[in-house]
Amino acid sequence: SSTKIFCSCEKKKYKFISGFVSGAAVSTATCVTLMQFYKRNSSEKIDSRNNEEPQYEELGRYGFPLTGAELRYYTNHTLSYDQAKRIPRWVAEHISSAKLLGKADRKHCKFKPDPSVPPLFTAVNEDYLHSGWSRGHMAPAGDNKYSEQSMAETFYLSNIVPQNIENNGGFWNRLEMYCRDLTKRFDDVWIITGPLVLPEVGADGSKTVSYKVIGKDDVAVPTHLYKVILVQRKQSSSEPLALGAFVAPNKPISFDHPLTEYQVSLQYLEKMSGLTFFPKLDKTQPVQNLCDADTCKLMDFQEFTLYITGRKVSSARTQPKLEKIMSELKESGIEPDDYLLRLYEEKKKELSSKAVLERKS
DNA sequence: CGGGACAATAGG
DNA sequence: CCTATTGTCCCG
Repeated sequence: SSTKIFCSCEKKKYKFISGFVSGAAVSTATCVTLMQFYKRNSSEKIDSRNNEEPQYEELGRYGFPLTGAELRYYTNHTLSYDQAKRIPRWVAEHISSAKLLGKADRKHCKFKPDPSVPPLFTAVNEDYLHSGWSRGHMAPAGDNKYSEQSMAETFYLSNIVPQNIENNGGFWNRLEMYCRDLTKRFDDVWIITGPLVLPEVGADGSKTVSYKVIGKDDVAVPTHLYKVILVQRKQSSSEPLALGAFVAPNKPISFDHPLTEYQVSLQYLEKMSGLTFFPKLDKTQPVQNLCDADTCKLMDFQEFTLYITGRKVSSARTQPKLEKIMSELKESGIEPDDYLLRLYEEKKKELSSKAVLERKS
């Protein structure tokens, strides 16, 4: 019922972690406007009658159409499903530093139809196989290292959308890593992720919404993906919350595109998605732009390559494979840092002792 | 013989 | 970390 607009455009000085450099000169003068509309749809039922009128019970005698869009709760994420598109509308999660440490391994997980989604409306693995599109997590597996159970649930296809594989393992992957990195500086991080189909303008200026569908179930391929990130420094802190909304195209995005290039106002995203994010957030309190309160800087090519190489070193099965991984790193002109060298030495020791055992048998 | 389950391999 | 593809074994 309020149309007041709250901004937090004041430029405050914040200490930046050393190593993060000035390249992230954010020029976004965007204010995070949380509400600029007449009324919120806070309830599933809305009675638009202005005065008392008799009930027309026969109208609803056989029930009204169901959407299947109700909340679906899982161990560490919650989502609303789109039965027509066979993909989620949005997926919400909360992460903290504690949830990111653990031994849960995606090697023990399998993509599968969500057993709670009616077969008529679910996607299946065959829809994605050989489709040219990868199965992209909305709530990432990597956010669930603390729990085999919660990680397994993120592999339900209710949490998956057809995603360009290069985007999935590249830009979007780095965005997810940035979200996890936020838990080092903020106690609580809430993330809403989902697909979007945005209109495109034709040569004559007219606009069209269209999207591909894949598989026998016609699973919708989103043109874009969005992420809304809300962070809180400490439970008991007077510091304002910080929020960032991002929309990126579902296609390869190279390293020379900074995250800030894809930042949008929350209002724009709400308009295009039809969703109202964080409806219980106190509108009388100011909210900072995440990219002012934090870096909004993704890993660059070198940082990313070193990280990926580290993961490959840790999972190497044989000595020749281990050497191949390291030589290919050198080939790309990147020098291993101390951390990677430590992983390499560790793995080398492990594999040589393993080789001795195999020689004995 | 073909599909399912699982391990191993490959690539950014 | 994010995935896909290929090979192998088993079974109805």
